[in-house]
Amino acid sequence: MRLATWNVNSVRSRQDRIVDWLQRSDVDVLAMQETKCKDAQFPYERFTDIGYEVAHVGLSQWNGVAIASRVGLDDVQVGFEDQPGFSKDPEIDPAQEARAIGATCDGVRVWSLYVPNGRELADPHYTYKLEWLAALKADAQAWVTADPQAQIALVGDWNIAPTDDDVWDPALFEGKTHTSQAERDAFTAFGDAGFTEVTRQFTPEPRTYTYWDYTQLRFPKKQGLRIDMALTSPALAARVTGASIDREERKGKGASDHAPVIVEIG
DNA sequence: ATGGCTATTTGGAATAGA
Repeated sequence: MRLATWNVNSVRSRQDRIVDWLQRSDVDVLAMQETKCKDAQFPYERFTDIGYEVAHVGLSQWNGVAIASRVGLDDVQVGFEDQPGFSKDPEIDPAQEARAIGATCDGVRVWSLYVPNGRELADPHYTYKLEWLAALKADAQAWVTADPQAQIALVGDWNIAPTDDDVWDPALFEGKTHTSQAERDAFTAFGDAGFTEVTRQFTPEPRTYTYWDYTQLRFPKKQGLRIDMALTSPALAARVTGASIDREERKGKGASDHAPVIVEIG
């Protein structure tokens, strides 16, 4: 199975590129993040026309996650059990956002995840980000404890650069989100739950990135971040035979600011 | 070997992204 994750930054404005990429990349399951639309606005037919089933959750113009699969799409779950909600208005009860969707594709439990950005270290969104990660880690640990043979893939935009080698200029990110120790600790904690990040071993060069800001010529200057990754349960980690980042897809007019990340599962 | 932000929203400044 070829499993990919891609923050598409609007599925509607990017639909031609996404469908073209799917058709030539031989990907069986694509987890998308930042679809930026409600369910009713999702271009389902573009995917079903080329043989993919789609599960999507989108509640507004923000966030939105989906899974497209041509190898089955069963037991769709919107959000994980203890997924926290967020509201910037303290008068309004926090509501769960469209940041996680799970489905079983050919025996693999795939989760398409869009981890909260955090905005600023002093922003409530940052606290929310850490709570969100801790809750996901706890739930994922419970899934593996309940079934040690479970084949689980947690893929998506983690909005964390796990090491300084994953940031084009670490000094520039001092005091910013994505590189703080608390975020890195929250990411590392998935290792304690038995999960392994499986793309780095196949793309080990320092300064290998998956995201480049649209501004300041960041892409041609090779100034990016590695924030899109795939974590797998022990049983699935043993099946991973390769991974790659499709940098080509960041090029040209109308590209997402993230590149697709592909995982080969034998 | 690419390109100086981009996408969304009851419609055009504001918000979010990272």
